Amino acid sequence: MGMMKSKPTNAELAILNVLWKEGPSTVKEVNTILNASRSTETEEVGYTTTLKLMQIMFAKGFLSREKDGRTHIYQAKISAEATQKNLVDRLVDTAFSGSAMNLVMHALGHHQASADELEQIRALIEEKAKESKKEDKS
Amino acid sequence: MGMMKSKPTNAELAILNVLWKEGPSTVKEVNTILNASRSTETEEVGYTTTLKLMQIMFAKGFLSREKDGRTHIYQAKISAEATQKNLVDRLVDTAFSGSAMNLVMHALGHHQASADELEQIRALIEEKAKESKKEDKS
DNA sequence: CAGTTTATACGAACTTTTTCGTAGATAAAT
DNA sequence: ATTTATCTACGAAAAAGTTCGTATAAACTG
Repeated sequence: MGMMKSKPTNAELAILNVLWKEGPSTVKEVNTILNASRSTETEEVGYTTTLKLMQIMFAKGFLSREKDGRTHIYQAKISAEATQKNLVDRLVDTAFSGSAMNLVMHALGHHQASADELEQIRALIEEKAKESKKEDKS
Repeated sequence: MGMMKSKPTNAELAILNVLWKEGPSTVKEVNTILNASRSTETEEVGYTTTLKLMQIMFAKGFLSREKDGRTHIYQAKISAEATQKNLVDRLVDTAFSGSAMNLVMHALGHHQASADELEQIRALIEEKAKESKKEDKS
């Protein structure tokens, strides 16, 4: 359980997202998906750009890799969970005066939520409320 | 009601936070507060750095200013609300696979919440749930 | 086996963001 | 009226992030 050394940049995050979703992948695969999920307007990202980025990320310890023939298969080494927590922390700090609940309410207020999602959140709150009661007695 | 021209950088965000919290302030005041809320380890930010940043932000339309003698009094011209929405959108896009509720649950799960805050969120969900029901009929 | 394709590695250009130094102007203090 | 302090403006260096071109090697293709 170590503190995260540094935070991924935006371009790095885009790559992490692909790897989190698709699992271990080659540079080519990542690059293809990256370009697929781009509005028609946006310029494509070159293959060597993605390659370079992934090499940097490997050097930083964000990715691991394994040789398969002459190509490398990359894998996210930092979890979505931990990274998300980090980013939320940062956002809360920089834009929500340190209050995560502030952010929660903001996000709830401004975004669509399905009945299903609302139910999940309701359940989570129930749970938190119980915890909170327990804490009171200590 | 306009689309936001561009997003504030991190350093700009730090300044906006001060102005949102403190209201109209001089460069000196902002710089002082900025440096006060820094861990002992971190290097101080120079006065002219803050000045330059605020001049840039003025040029970008993020801040307005008013002369008072020979000093300027700056004020945030973009609202915390709009900026937060923007940042949340971005975070949701880049790190939460486009699902705001995903972020909400994450933040709820990983951060402290007071009974009071939980109640507020519960109320908000109630409201959303009602809306959602109405939508169903359309 | 020569030619083409597909990888990697890596330097370097470019862009964006952040930082600061210096010059000049106005106000305050001695 | 000098000197000192305080403020702005602005250029430009430094740092961080992103992009790509070129060199090289390995594996296919005919």
